[in-house]
Amino acid sequence: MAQSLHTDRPLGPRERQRRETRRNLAEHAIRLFKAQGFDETTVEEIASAAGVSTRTFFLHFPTKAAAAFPDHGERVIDFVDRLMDGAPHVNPMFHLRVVLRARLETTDPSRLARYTLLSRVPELRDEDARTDRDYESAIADYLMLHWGRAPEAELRANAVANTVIGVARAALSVGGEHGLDVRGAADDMLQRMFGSPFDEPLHSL
Amino acid sequence: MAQSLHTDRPLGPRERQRRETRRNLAEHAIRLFKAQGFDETTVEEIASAAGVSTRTFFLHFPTKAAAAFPDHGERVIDFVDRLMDGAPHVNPMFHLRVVLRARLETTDPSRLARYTLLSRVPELRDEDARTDRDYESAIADYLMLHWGRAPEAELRANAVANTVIGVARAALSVGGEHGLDVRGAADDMLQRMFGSPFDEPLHSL
DNA sequence: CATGGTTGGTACAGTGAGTGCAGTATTTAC
DNA sequence: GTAAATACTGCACTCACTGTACCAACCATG
Repeated sequence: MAQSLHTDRPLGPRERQRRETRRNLAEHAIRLFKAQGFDETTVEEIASAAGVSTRTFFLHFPTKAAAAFPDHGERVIDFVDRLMDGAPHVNPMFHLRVVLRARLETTDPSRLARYTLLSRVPELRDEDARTDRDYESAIADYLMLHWGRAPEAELRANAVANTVIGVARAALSVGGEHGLDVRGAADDMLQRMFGSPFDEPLHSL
Repeated sequence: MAQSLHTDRPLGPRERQRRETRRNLAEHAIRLFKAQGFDETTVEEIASAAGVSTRTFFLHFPTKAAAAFPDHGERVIDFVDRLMDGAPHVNPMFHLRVVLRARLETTDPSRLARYTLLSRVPELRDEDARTDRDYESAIADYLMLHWGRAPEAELRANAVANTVIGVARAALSVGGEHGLDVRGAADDMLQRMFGSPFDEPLHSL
């Protein structure tokens, strides 16, 4: 259901090699960031560890920091797909909560561990904040599909989007650090905030 | 009341000159960013327009982008002062809303115009997001003064802090763009979200 | 008012991220 | 089988930012 917008191509040996190079670069980048720190790692180190040239690194990632979140692009696409999958027939706030809950459920422990680690490195926090903005604008766009694009609706959509991502970020960083139930914590917070005026309670969950 | 923590020193000619240089750098930086764009402006341009060396620029600002928000530091300090001014005798969510409301009220039109302009430039959006994080952690710290530092409290404090700043950001960017009532919009959103479970309604406002 | 430490600014050399461009080799398409 | 597309390379370049040594004006103390 989520892949509806994307046809899976045959994937020849060229594309496979390209993805392998990219995966390799990200893997060595994250390993080196963890081992010796972000600032102490040069792009040249990463590239030569992955067996490619420095120039090639920038064919795969726009910045050094982007290599720490190699699957961000596809994750956003997946998120948007899931969001749009329910439009425009359901209560948007309800659907948003369902999709967010599903996303937080599929956040596996290794990803969560990497998240809490990376959120301590200032440069990577910046990169992470940048990725969050992609989610925010996706959510705002989705809500405006239902609410329209009048200034008041746009403001409300953006405020809700920022709120949802803000709560998710808090749940991931604090909850992940202390081993709390990330999904439950985020959902509980959102239910308190949006429970009455924005949608009906989530009895089905 | 807000200056309680900071003694105003005599301010000799040396300090005055230093502030003048800093003000001058920021002024030319913002002017050049507006006129020709952020990426198209080099630090050397800014420095020589202000009549100082490139190295001096970095004695006043840590990055090129920071020159676009020259008073961020003192504004955060002022915000924290006002927050702590009410601790720990009042309902923290109530006090937070009062302080935030006061801050949004003192956001004059020229600042608002600059904000909406700068939020369109990706590099400056990043810098702005970085400054927002200072507010977020200030708010979270304040709330934890009242709620304690247990993981659940920490999570809730961070979630609320991210939410408050997220709503303020939406109100400033969308509201500022369309000439809406920024303060009223933000306050209305926050009242909807935090009205019942977090504090009592703000009858006094 | 002398003098010595402090400090705002400068000059210079260097590191490293990121880009443009020209070229090579392999792969894919017709 | 040939030609266009493309993953990658090498090189030269710009520019943000830093470390260091230095100068000159200030300020505090006697």
